[in-house]
Amino acid sequence: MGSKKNFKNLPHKTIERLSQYRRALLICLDNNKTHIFSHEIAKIQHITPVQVRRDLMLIGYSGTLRKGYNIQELIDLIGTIIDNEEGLNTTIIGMGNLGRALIKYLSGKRSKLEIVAGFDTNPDKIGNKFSGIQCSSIEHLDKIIKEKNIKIGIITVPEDQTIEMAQKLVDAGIKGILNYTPKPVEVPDHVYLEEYDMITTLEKVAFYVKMAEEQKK
Amino acid sequence: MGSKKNFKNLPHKTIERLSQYRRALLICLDNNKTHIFSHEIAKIQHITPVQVRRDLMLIGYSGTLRKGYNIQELIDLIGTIIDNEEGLNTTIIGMGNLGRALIKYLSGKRSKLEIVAGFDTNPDKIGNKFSGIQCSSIEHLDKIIKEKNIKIGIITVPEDQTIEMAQKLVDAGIKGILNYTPKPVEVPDHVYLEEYDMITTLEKVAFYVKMAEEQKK
DNA sequence: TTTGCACTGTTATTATTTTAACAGCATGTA
DNA sequence: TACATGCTGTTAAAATAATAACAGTGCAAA
Ligand SMILES: NC(=O)c1ccc[n+]([C@@H]2O[C@H](COP(=O)([O-])OP(=O)(O)OC[C@H]3O[C@@H](n4cnc5c(N)ncnc54)[C@H](O)[C@@H]3O)[C@@H](O)[C@H]2O)c1
Ligand SMILES: NC(=O)c1ccc[n+]([C@@H]2O[C@H](COP(=O)([O-])OP(=O)(O)OC[C@H]3O[C@@H](n4cnc5c(N)ncnc54)[C@H](O)[C@@H]3O)[C@@H](O)[C@H]2O)c1
Repeated sequence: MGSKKNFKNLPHKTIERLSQYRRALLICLDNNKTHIFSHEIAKIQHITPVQVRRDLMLIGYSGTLRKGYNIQELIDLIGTIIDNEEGLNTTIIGMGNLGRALIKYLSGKRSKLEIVAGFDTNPDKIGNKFSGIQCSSIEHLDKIIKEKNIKIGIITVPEDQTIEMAQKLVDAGIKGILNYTPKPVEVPDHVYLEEYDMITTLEKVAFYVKMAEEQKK
Repeated sequence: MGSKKNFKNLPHKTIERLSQYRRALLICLDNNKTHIFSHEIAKIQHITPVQVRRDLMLIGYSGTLRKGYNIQELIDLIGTIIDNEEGLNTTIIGMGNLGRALIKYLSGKRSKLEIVAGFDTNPDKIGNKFSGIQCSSIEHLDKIIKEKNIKIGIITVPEDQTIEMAQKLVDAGIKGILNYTPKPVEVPDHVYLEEYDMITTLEKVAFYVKMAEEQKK
């Protein structure tokens, strides 16, 4: 029962929102704001002020009455919760359109998550740099992952290569995988997996658009 | 109280899973399977067989005992629920790395969602085709959206252009927006909005990797 | 100094989503 | 025929998440 909360029990949804809050806060900080109200954060994220306050309560942060939350303090606190102290090195497998878009997007963000390597099989890409990240041959994956202490792998290879590459990552001792291909993978329990397929999101939008149209009739 | 269920009340999560089931089923169909068990679908999607059966119950589909679900029938039924009969035309705003990756990925999928136009401001891109999709000047956005009856817009422009482009889409009468930039937008109630930021997902992976590591200590 | 206001922080309630429990049934087997 | 097996479909319970309700508080205006 030390002073440190057991953040392990934070709701999954709260974890996601903390990440989002931080990004919104970083933007506000850039605009020379020092404090922010719960309803301001809420508006940016399309949620309710109560939900914001509740999330902040869960992480044990208190704002100042009539002044709101200290942006810098809150950013720092969220950092101590969701970031790894030493940072977590990350790699991208498959430097195609999507892989390069992600690298470009992620590099330069103020995040403890650093992309430290990229891999591909195409000889034209191997040896080149993309947004400052060296692209290596997939043959050296195991070696480089261990050398650079890489913990997270993002998969953006062609669909039919997915399973094989996921296995390679697992064998190299990776701890988390983010799979952007439409091919679902299986990983052992000790590896945390997230999969994202854009079609799901798009079809969801389509469904609710359809519903709204039918409603009008 | 007609025969048609009010699918409007389906849980959001079920909608997402239906889309995922269908994609898994389409793959199975390609492999010449005709039937599938709930536990097989479940394994592919990393969920429980009960959840699959419950979802299918909600949409009123029955399988055959000891034989499972008829894949083609189920695909068709899911289609009648989440697809718009006439299809929903879709456009991508910003034909950069990410926009092109999405176009390439989406074109050719068996989906009622067809990308029918792309827009950009860069003269080098305007007039060209990417994965078969014509890229037009953003100046013609309003005209083309109306002409082609486009209902859904995907935003992949640079962050600082996001708000403006979302507004343009709304003004042109779009019904759903999928925003892939990290800049949150606001839209009127009659427009359905989804936002996705990869950093959230990545930071979530990082958090649970961190938790797993701390657990071991 | 009193009152109203505009916030925060917490607990209570409700809604949503997942999981569990189990009844029912077609098929295979003895 | 009886009975075990391995599925489905449904209802009940539990877990998770969102919303509502409201007490508390410092400031500002009267
Ligand atoms: N989740 C989404 O929203 C989404 C969106 C678009 C694309 N995708 C998927 O992402 C993947 C990549 O899409 P893309 O448009 O970048 O494709 P792409 O063809 O442009 O890129 C694939 C890259 O992977 C490389 N590659 C091939 N085999 C490899 C291997 N075994 N190891 C390492 N690298 C290898 C190729 O040389 C190429 O550079 C595809 O599976 C696609 O379906 C997903
Ligand atoms: N959600 C995610 O996971 C994710 C991942 C990567 C990138 N992104 C974001 O997606 C966006 C695009 O990324 P990218 O790597 O493709 O960038 P990019 O620079 O390669 O592409 C942007 C494109 O938009 C065009 N453009 C600029 N202004 C425009 C306007 N007003 N109207 C129409 N087109 C315009 C540019 O000419 C360019 O072709 C960025 O905002 C980036 O931050 C999001």
